[in-house]
Amino acid sequence: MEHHFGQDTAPASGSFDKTRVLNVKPLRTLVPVFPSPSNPASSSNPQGGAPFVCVSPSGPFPSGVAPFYPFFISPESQRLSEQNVQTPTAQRVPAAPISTAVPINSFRTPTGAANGDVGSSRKKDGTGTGRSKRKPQKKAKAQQSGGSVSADVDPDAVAADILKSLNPMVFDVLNQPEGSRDSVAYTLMIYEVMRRKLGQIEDSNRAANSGAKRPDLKAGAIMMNKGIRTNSKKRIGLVPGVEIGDIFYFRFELCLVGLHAPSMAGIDYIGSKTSQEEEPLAVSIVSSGGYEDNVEDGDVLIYSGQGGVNRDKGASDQKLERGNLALEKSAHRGNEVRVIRGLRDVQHPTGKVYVYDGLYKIQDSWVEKAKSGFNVFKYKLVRLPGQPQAYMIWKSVQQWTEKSASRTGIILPDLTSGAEKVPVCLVNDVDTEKGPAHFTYIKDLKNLRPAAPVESSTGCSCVGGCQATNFDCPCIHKNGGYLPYSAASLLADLKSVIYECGPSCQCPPSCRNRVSQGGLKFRLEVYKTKNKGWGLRSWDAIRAGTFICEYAGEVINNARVEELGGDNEDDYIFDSTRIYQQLEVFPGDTEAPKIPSPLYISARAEGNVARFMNHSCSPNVLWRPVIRENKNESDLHIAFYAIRHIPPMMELTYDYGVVLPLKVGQRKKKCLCGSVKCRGYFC
DNA sequence: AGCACTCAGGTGTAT
DNA sequence: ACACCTGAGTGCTTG
Repeated sequence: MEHHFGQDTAPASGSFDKTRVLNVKPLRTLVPVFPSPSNPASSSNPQGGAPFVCVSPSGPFPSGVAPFYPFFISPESQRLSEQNVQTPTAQRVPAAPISTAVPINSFRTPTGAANGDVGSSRKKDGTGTGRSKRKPQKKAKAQQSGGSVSADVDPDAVAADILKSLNPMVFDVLNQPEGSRDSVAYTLMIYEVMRRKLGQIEDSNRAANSGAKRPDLKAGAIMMNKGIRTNSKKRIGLVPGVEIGDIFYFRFELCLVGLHAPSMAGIDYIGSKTSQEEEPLAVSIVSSGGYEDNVEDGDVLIYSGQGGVNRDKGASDQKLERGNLALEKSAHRGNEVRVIRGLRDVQHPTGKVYVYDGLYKIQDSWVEKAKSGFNVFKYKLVRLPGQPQAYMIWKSVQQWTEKSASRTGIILPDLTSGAEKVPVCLVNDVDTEKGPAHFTYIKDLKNLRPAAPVESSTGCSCVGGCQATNFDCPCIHKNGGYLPYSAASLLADLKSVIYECGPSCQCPPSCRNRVSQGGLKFRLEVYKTKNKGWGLRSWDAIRAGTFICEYAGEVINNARVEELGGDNEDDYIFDSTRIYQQLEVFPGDTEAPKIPSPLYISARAEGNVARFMNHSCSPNVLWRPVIRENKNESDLHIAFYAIRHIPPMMELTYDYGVVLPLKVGQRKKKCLCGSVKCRGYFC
């Protein structure tokens, strides 16, 4: 069986406007700072001149407020990018100062009264329905209390803050009539930031019964309201910037990137008015399990029409109108229809994941009786040949899981020899190499050396686990007033340091603030890539913001680094002092990582899966320092988190960064990441 | 042509 | 169980 998994290329390749991406994002300084919980942003260094202060080419950045990370670019590179952009239309707005760039579309009501309050008008309760012009405002919003950190934060103010911090370049990209990989990435990223931030606020406000109950909807509404979206014009066929195999965790994400406009309905179509056509045509469908679809086959989908279900009136016959009519017309017309398949997410049993499975055509349609006894329209959609695998990858993984098919090329079923809770298999289906050079698998850091003492603390006393509503929890305080992780254990926003609970805390191991301590959760595999040696990927999809693993190995000092890096050319060193390039795709990445003192980890002789992660200039994983509370010693770890949603079997990569200046004997390595934004080398 | 209003359409999360 | 938000469609108003 041929495998097409892991093409060893970044997802980005191919469909790019290369003129657009020439500009290089600035490197970021990694200034070592001894964080003090009271003033974590301070860059004053009590140790005095650290030996490795690096200066960013685009700096100097003022200490304190870091530029909103993913978007800050230097004026130079911005100008560059503008020269290089081929502007297709004359109406492109010039780059404007941030404040004026923000509102793309009109705000309906700047006070925030309008957003979200409009809906749900059709309660069939008869009491004063429809008549009143203004719906009653549900939220008595109290946004004035300026002092406290987390109580009564107005969602719209939060959104405005986030938007204000974006680089105008982002809006420039979003304003392009055609979507691009960048515009899609930015849109999803902003949505992610907004959703997580609103969720975080809601979380800590739950007692006060305020905040957005559905952060996904709230964030979506704000985005729509302000026009932060891409590909807003409906189209038949492929959507620029969205690639087959891309995955989504919210219906609003599909909407915002132009893949499927309705926030709920499963059928999207171009109406007879909006297009020049005189009949409606279907453009995309979502098969999400709400109807009795047949999804057994990877290339054929039997899809049910919409309607016929009504909460109040019960089941009824479906009618040939709206989406159903559009599908019918499309069947005759033979136009391509995008298919998004919704699946239960194994990692989050409560949620769903949506897989963009590319283009299909409707081959047949008929009416049949559903289990309810009423008529339902059925449509047979057949996948167009020659498209990359998407849904099929999920099916394969499922088969491997159920053992109804076996993974080919397995060399070792578990290279951790049971050290991890989840087996990590070693696979080679490209050549005959029998495995990477010998090493010992360890889960943790060795020779953990006490880092600089932090403020004396005995840890928290949250016996039942830290709660977002507990404003007295010292661990929450250290993180700036919020738990760093969402209820779904996603990184809520990206701080320079993450303070987790540790040995001296009284909370249980299940505490929400111990996310990086739970070990591996995903079924990873170490596999032979086509041209980059061994790499790492996951059988499971990984949602943006999820903790993946830490970097295990032996903590070594600078002298040893030089020793190893010199002659021996140690490829397995994690070096926290490197400068790394701006990632342009991370939600809420407001601060660069800061480490109390330089940290070097060698994973050559001993290490975990992280040692197999290759470099990419367009990575899908990033690292953050995590400090675990441990009396007066800070227990420092390096944790890896997903930058974006990562589909199964896609290689996991992070940015190795660059060493400036190059150490003696160190040479640059040619980068093979294949990204259009490739720097050409890494260290 | 432009706007106000209604209604279909399910989803995500908590209980 | 519960709280929602967009877009199509319809009908009325206005230039």
